[in-house]
Amino acid sequence: MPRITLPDGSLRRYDQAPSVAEVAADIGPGLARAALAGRVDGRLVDTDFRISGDAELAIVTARDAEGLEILRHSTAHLLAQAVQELFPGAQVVIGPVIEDGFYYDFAYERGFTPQDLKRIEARMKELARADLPLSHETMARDDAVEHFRSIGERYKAEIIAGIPKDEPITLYGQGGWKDLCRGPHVPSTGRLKAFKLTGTSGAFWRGDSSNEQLRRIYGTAWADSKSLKSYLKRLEEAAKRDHRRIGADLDLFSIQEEAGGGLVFWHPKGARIRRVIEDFWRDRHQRAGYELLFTPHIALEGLWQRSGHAGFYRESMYSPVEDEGRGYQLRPMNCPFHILIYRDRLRSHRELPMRWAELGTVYRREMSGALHGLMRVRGFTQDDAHVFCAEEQIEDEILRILDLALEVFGAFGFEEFSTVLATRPEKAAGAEAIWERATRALESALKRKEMKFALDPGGGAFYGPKIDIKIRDAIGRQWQCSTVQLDFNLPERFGLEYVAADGSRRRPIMIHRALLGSLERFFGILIEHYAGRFPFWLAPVQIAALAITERQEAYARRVSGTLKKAGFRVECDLRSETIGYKIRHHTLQRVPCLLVLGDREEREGAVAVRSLEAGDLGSMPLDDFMARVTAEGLGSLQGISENQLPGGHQYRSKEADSSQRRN
RNA sequence: GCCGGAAUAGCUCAGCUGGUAGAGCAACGCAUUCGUAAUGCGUAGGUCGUCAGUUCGAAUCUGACUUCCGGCACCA
Repeated sequence: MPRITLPDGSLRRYDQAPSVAEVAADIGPGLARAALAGRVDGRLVDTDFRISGDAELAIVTARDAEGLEILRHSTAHLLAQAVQELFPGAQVVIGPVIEDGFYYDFAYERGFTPQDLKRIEARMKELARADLPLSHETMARDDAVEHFRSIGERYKAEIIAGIPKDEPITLYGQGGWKDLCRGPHVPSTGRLKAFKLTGTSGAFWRGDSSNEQLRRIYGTAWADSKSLKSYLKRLEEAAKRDHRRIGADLDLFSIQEEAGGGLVFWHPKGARIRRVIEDFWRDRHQRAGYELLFTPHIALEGLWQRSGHAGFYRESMYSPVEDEGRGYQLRPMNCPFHILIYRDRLRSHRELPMRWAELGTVYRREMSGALHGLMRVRGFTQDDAHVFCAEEQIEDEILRILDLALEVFGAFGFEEFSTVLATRPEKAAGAEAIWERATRALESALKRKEMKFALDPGGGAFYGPKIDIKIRDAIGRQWQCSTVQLDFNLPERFGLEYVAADGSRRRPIMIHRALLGSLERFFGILIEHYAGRFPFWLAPVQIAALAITERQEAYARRVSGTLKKAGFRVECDLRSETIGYKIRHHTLQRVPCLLVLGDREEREGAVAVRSLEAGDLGSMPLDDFMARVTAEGLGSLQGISENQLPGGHQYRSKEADSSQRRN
């Protein structure tokens, strides 16, 4: 007499063990149709599972996250079935659920083409329409291995052979086709209504590039076609933010085939943004107690041998350039240079901590297939810094770095982070005790900052533990930017010392840290985060002055001249075009603030303001406009609100000063 | 680097099975002088990614290379 408790607390009694499907049908026909699986006492089961004793039961539908996963998993099976029907000889490998979809790997003599994909998808639709019931059976492990081996599925056989002996092996199948699977699955293929194959790829067996290449097919599956459509829409929207697209449209940067892949050309408008970022960055670093350095881009090979890079980092380094019998190495990192400055003379404990920062351009060999817009390049500028400190200073220094990181990210509109603390790996430099103490210092700093973090045990570099910070952008994607790494190794290799209070020589700890990561990559992230609609303080063109007719040419020049003198980045549009055309043009260029200048404005010494975000804001005297965009934050102008930086510092007006000095 | 795809004007793309290039937008010129997301007309712009090959003839077919795109692997 099983008593079944449902999630709402209600109780149902049965004379004999009912299946999940039967209970669902008892509750209602709608639920029966929607039931994909059951959760019995916390365990996911198929709908034909019989509940023999008292239990808690939840009917799993596509509205549950796990229901959606089951749906996707079953769709992956459907894909495998279709592929094996259409391409005899294709072996199945694995077909897991991933974010928003699934993939299935096959071993096949050739890759699948987009045309193949169409055929496969069509076959999948047929199989779904046929509403084939899914069945499952349990097999002894050795029998299962034998079964798959006998039908030529060598990868499956190998996978099963790797499953612990005592675990039962289940096979799921439909329409005469079978696959190894833990389950559960949807009751019949008719439940699979909204799916689409999205792409193909090569993939390596067991994820190792020295292994055989497999053929992967990606797909997505949803509870209904509406969700599928909205997912595809979401992809489209994300594609519109693509920094490569926007970078070209707004004339921000390019990659030149003639120069080689992975090398970034910053066009004037991109360079303006970079300059604002850099100026801001320098300013905040100086305030935070950093000294700013410049160091060379190449150095003798011997330096890289001493630092160890010539060994463990060789793969990523360009070959040295020979001159007068000596080899010069293009730098892939900045740290050895900062170390040389440290070691240039004897240091006292009174000088510590020393915080040295540099916007250091480095070059790394990246495999051609890895290059991607600004996100993965071969030459890039790190916002690098090295802090040399005593062991007991670590915690405070980490805290200061975290403070600075959050401040800087906040200014760019990033408020959400995910943080990982990575600890000692198997093979590590430095005594265990110091690792222990240093890791505790990192942890304590994170706690004092009240930053949530995940632990990655053994994930640290061999030379020290680290904290990685990922930022979350406007559409929820995460980007790895900051890394804060302790280093017990380089101070050792270079024999760094300082004179302690008691006169003894001691070894400093080194902290490597980058906040934005690389300027190129961060710029790419910024473009996508803002979809090219940069806040006022970053916009390459902040204000466009648009003359309605040629009569206002002199006035438009005067207005833009005044604004330029005040430090704004202004463009003056005197073309013989309609005002509608100019507005459209500068709107598409994402200029945050447009000034429409006609006879009326000229007569009154006024400007008609139109903001990118809020549209027409009406006319106001130029002086008022200037006061409102310069003084108490541009936020007093409705719709232009992102120009004031956190912390009450008005960065733009500082920039105005420096631009006046430049004049 | 690996798998698959792509490369035609600054951009987006057309160009059927081989007969030596076309549109829209952008640019430039002229006309127009206009009030909040596209005024009209005209001009110019291409060794069809590069190099070989097949062919009487190649943007079109073949191969190699380069670059880019989607992934894998790498990176963090």
